[in-house]
Amino acid sequence: MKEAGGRPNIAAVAAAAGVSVTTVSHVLSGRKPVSARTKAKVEAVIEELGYRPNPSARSLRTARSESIALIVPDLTNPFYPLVAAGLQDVLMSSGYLLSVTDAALPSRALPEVVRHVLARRVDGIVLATYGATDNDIDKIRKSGTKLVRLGGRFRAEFGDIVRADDASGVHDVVSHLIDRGYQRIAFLNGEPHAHPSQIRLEGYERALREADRPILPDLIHSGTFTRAGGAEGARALLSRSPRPDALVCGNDLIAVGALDVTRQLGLSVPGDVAITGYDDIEAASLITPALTTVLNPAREIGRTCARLLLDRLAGEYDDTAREIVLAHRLIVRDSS
Amino acid sequence: MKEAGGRPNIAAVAAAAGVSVTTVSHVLSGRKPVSARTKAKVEAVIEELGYRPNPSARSLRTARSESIALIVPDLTNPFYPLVAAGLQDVLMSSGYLLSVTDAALPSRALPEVVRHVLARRVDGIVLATYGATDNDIDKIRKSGTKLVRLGGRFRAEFGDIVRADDASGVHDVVSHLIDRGYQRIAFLNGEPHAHPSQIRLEGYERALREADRPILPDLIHSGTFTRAGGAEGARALLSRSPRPDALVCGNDLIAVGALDVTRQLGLSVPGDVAITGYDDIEAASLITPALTTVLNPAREIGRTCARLLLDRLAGEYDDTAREIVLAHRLIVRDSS
DNA sequence: CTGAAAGCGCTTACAG
DNA sequence: CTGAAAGCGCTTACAG
Repeated sequence: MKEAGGRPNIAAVAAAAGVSVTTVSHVLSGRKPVSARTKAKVEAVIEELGYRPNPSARSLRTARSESIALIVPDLTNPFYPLVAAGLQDVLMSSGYLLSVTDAALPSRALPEVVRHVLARRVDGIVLATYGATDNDIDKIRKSGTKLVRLGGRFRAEFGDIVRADDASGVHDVVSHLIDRGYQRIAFLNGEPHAHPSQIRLEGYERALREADRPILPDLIHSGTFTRAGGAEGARALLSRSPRPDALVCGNDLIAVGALDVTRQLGLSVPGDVAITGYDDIEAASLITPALTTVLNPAREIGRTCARLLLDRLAGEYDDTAREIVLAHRLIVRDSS
Repeated sequence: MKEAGGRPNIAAVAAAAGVSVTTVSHVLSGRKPVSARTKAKVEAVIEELGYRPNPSARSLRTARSESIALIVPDLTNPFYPLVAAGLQDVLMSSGYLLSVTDAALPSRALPEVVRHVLARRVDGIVLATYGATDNDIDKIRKSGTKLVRLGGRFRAEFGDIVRADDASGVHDVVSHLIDRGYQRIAFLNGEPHAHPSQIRLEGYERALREADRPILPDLIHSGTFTRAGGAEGARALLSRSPRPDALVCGNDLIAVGALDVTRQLGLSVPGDVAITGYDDIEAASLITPALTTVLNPAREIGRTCARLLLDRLAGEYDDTAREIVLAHRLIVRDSS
């Protein structure tokens, strides 16, 4: 009735309490009436034996794993650990386990990561990677696993989305630069086909249009959402002539790379050229000059994702897809 | 034989292939001889049906969950996401799932987190938090869960350890400051009872002793391993008179907080006071002045932890505890 | 090389 | 309010 010298199982508890395993299970779940006396007795035995239900057995029966997977493009980007922390904030108290997978490493293609995670039969997935294709999303949806995405195109068949209003965020940065009198405002973006890139580009173009400024393809550069990508792009843009007097960067990492280049080139920021970021990672306030950027509420995004997932898992919401847009905030510092 | 409209189980595969479930299982595990012809047939059916073994059923039978938990004190400290990425580097290819839990939040006490993780019956735990008590460690060890710690006192009963040589790291920083002619070198530490604090303090004291310098309790301050802790400690230390001319900080976050304070106080770094960090997080090279620090090989630490765990889980190593010390490297930048 | 059968530890109709 | 029994989907001696 008890694993040899190991952990007690539900039968051991039942035996010690003089009841059936059914009754112990009812006490555990609280879903069926149990007399106060029996309940107390069972709980005492559970405490005494240090009994914990075996999660595999439970999962096998209920077809629920009580775990959620977060898939991120790059753990090295501090935005994503914050999202993870936000998920934990709400997940932990519900007993869910959070697994985190970095899909960025060479040889770790997203479809493979998705397969890996689905094979583990997690109950829900938070897909935080802009590299996801319709195919990846389709595979998750067809498996029946609940899905929340961090951004991406909103479509009923693709499930819930939580995102910040990136287009407006970039719009606000560009308007701010226009207000300050910058004339040749360039845009240094991340992966060109990634959805956040496209949406941030929209914000850039909208702000220029509103100010009756021309949109010059020559002043738009796409690369990757990394420091290296920023450096490379900044070198390209700053060699245009006439030189841009402001670089609006797709995220803070890109801006950091751009700052590296201005330093190498001996350009003063914001004197010769203004530089702005996006996300407001901690480094944004640490570097010199401190970076003008847009606060992307990573932790709150994580919390919201968890809530949406739990809603659906608990069956409290089972309707059409929802898109939740969280407010951004322009943060003006010294680089503009 | 098949879940209604759902995923195929091993019986469905067996039926479609015209063999027994035992044989399918043997093909899956590769641990028993199966004829080439049968094997090919079974594999074809698996492919066709898109069969994936149910991990809960497998775990229930084998008493193995194929998952590893990482417990960190603060996901916001970029050191830990890097450790997580290193773990993934080696874990993913072995089919293990990595869960990450932040034990730092208010109301998320470590004993509770440990209980939560043990209740999930993970196969191994990487305990990356300096807040662990002997009691926490004991509980993990007694549960039979494999454990690797990131630092801490090395004791046979407490299992494997992977760490950088922190004492030597701080020693090297202090020696470097002495070489540069700094006279009143203060130490701004993290949580006083945490093991990394103690060991880093040792390095500080050893370097002073070697240089025949006095160790002045007045110049040693303990707080927390955070930016806020650094600010508070720097305010205290910089108000001593005579004022210290160098602040050796227990980690980079503390150093960042100290830099905040020097800026407020109008002190020049390294002119009035040198400041050094520990870890070499990305921000260390971004801030101004760029931080002199010690490279703590986080990602490699993560990889090494994973290897030790897998060794033990595979039964390839089942002997006394091992302590693996990875080399650090002094990185001199502009703050000293 | 192949298969019948037991059993891992739960939950959940179902019966009383 | 309580319990006997089936069954979730695997793996693993054991027998042949």
